[in-house]
Amino acid sequence: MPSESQLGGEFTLAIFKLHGQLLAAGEKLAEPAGITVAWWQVLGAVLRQPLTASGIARQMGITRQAVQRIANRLIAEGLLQASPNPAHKRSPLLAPTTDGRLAIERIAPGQAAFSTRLVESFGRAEFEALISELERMSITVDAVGP
Amino acid sequence: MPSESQLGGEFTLAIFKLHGQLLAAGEKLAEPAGITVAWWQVLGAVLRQPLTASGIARQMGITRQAVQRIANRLIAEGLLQASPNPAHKRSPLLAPTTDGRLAIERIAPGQAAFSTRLVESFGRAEFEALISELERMSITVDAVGP
DNA sequence: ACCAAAATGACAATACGTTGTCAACTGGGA
DNA sequence: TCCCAGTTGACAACGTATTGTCATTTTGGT
Repeated sequence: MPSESQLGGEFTLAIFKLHGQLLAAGEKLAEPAGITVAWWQVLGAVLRQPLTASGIARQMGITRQAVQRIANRLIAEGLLQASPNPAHKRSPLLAPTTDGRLAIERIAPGQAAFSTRLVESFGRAEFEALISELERMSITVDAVGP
Repeated sequence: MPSESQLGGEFTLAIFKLHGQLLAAGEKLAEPAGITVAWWQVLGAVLRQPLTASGIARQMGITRQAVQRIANRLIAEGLLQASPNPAHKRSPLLAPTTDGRLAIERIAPGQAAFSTRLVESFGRAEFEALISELERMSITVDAVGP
């Protein structure tokens, strides 16, 4: 019978490994569109409605500085545009440009195809159950975490 | 009914979130010992037997350059020592120093306690099942990945 | 209305990972 | 024996994320 400590280690290892695999898969999907996974995530966050840099950061769960650097770069590349924000003079609302939307649209089919292969290979019911368990685990980690 | 594309996105999000949570938890555990999670991983890899930097990298699944940079730092900090490698003149065997082992030992109790809380809160049987499913998912991603 | 606290963008330093390149070393086949 | 391919460490450039600090802007309580 494995110790709790061992189980914790195995779980962490499994999550780290999957994180690496999904990141690598994302890079392969995003690269043909000339963007990175991080750019993809930032553009994806403002597809439905404009957000400020800080707002994107909150939604993504990373620091606002990290988002800000990528947003600045995306604006320089012409994939993101800043519009004046009535609610905050220093914090413009960010939205994708036409080029930005095109980049995301170029990725979408590959992402959908990959997801479909993944769900069908793993089993749809099991896939949905796994997501549920991961979300429950996330809550548990927050609850007991050091 | 969610589309496969949505499910893929939810799954990726769940993994990324847990990765971030576990990384943060690891940092909290390792910090009192004066080391980082990356240092912990490298030291942990040579606890049982000395390895070369490239060997550690293979075991950890990251590039040898990343390990090399951390190993050089650990040697400078006196936590890791290099012994001549009969099998390769340029690639010394790396092993923890006494200080290195002490650092790991200072982390172990906290890690064990955190793991125990996690396993007991989540449910031991469900925890073990989740690890199994994650490993199966890892294999599936490798199989269908882009 | 005013003032302190919170939010925000800019900037710097740092950690960690990647790819690419180069020279030195190792090992195996002609 | 010799040479070539693979391994390895060093170094550089880059992408991403963090923390910390600063000045500016917004907001909420008195």
